[in-house]
Parts: sequence; C-alpha cells; structure tokens
Amino acid sequence: MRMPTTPNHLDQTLLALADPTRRAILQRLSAGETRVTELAQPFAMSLNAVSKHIRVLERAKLVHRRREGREHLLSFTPKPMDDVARWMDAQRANWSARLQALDDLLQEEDRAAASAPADKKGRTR
Amino acid sequence: MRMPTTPNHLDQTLLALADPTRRAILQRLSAGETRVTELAQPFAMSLNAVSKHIRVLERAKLVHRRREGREHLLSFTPKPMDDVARWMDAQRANWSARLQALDDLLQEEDRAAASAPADKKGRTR
DNA sequence: GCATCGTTCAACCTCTGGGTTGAATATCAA
DNA sequence: TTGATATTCAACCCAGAGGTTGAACGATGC
Repeated sequence: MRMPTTPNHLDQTLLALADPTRRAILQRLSAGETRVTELAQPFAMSLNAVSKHIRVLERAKLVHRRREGREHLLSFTPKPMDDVARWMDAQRANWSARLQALDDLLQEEDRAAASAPADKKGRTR
Repeated sequence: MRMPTTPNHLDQTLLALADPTRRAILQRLSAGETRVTELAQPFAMSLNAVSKHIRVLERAKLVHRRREGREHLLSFTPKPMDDVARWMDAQRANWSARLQALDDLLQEEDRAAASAPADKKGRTR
C-alpha cells in the first residue's frame, strides 16, 4: 500500500551520499564555492543531470545555494554528515559494547571451569 | 544508454544504510545474532520484504549469514561502516582545511591593512 | 531591443527499490 | 511417511532514481 512515510534526515543524507557523482560533487565543493556549470564540466553527462544531482544534495541539506545574478553558487554544508557520523558511532559503540560483554562472559566461564576441573565438556577455543 | 557501471562498496553500503528498516535491523543485530523470522517480527511488513532487506545488507557485506539447520542466523559486520567513516572523515578534513586556509588568509590581510593604515577600502566583516 | 549565457522546468524513458502474494525448498519432529 | 516450520524464489505492482532532449526563464552585454 506504500504509506506516505516521510523520509527522515538520515535517509535523505545517506541516499544523497550513495552515488559516486554526488560524492564527487561534494568533494569538489569542499574545496570552495562553485558555479553549477563549472561543477558539471568534468562529468560525462548532461548539465541537466548534474542539476538534478544538486537538487538531491540540497534536499539533504548537504549543499547550500546562493544566487548571484544568473549564476548559482553552491557550497558544502557539513552538518548532515555529522549526524550520520553520530549515528554510526552510536552503532559501533553498541557493537563493541556487546563484544566486550561477550568477552567478559567467556573469561568468567574460564575462571569457573578452572575452579571446577572435573567438568568434562570443555569449550574449544 | 545506462552504462553498466558496477557500483562500488561505498555506494552499496550507503544505499543499504539509507533505509530506516535496514538501520533498525542493524541496530537489532548489533545486540547479537538473530534468526530471520525473529528479526522480521517487529516490522509491519511481510517476512518476504524483510528477507529482501537482509539481502541488501548482505550485498553490502554489513551482515553475515550462518546457516544452522533450517534457521539462518544473521550477524552484524562493522567493516563497511568503517570505510564510510573513513570517507567522511577525509571529506570533513578537506573541508576544515579549506576553512583554516581561508581564515589564515583573512588574518594575513588584516595584518597587511594594519601596517598600512592609509588604505581606505577596508573589508567589512 | 536582441542575442547570449547560466540555469531550471517539463516530458519522457528505462531500471531499480520496496512492497505484495503464492509457490517451492529444506529441515525438523512424530 | 507426513505435516509443520524457516526461509527463499518468482512474478508482479507502483513509485522514484538517473538519465535524455527540448523549451523556458531571468540576467548580461552590446
């Protein structure tokens, strides 16, 4: 039925980043403000296609557009990437916490086994 | 013409992460190995849909599957996320390096202006 | 005014993503 | 064997992504 679930910030940021053209654009922009045409120049695709990519990046708030006469100057905005970084850090913290807990548990068992050496079914490790 | 450009690792990882269901799956998995059905249980969608999400995560090598009888046990694999983190760090380093350079330049100009106070056209800031 | 430049809008195409349902496959339990 | 359980495969639907081309539109420069 395809509910109209509004995609959240992480969705849009990650989606925007999941394309090599758009990552290249960001890379270029992190070196400084750039016009649309200039930005499109190195790519083997129409200007229109690049324009669309830029809109995706804007939607994700990864780039900001400043109009100056007929030129549109794009610049990189790092904040959404910070949010992604935070999510990933939390995720990895979770993960390593669990590994640590597992490790603690194993050491606990080892100690228990050592103090009761009659136990036959030893864990292989 | 739709060239068959094979998507690289970053593409697949970021694409896999750009969906709330899949992020939730990873979150669950970072707490430990889980069966497919158990994993699907909290979601308001068919088991099949979740199965597809899992395949996307596998393609991105974010989860690993271990068969045990008829059960498939999924576990989280953090490496691809490390790669993403590295890319983002590089990106942000780039960005702040440029800001720093800009800042240095401005201070340089300020010093020049101070040592030649006759200059009329002062930068407004 | 008029041509040109920088950019987007609109329409279209094809491929993929996320979802469905129904059937197939493999394992377990009796 | 037979039936239940865990999971995928296959076919389909619809919306959206990524690309194209052609036209429109607002600044700029004679």
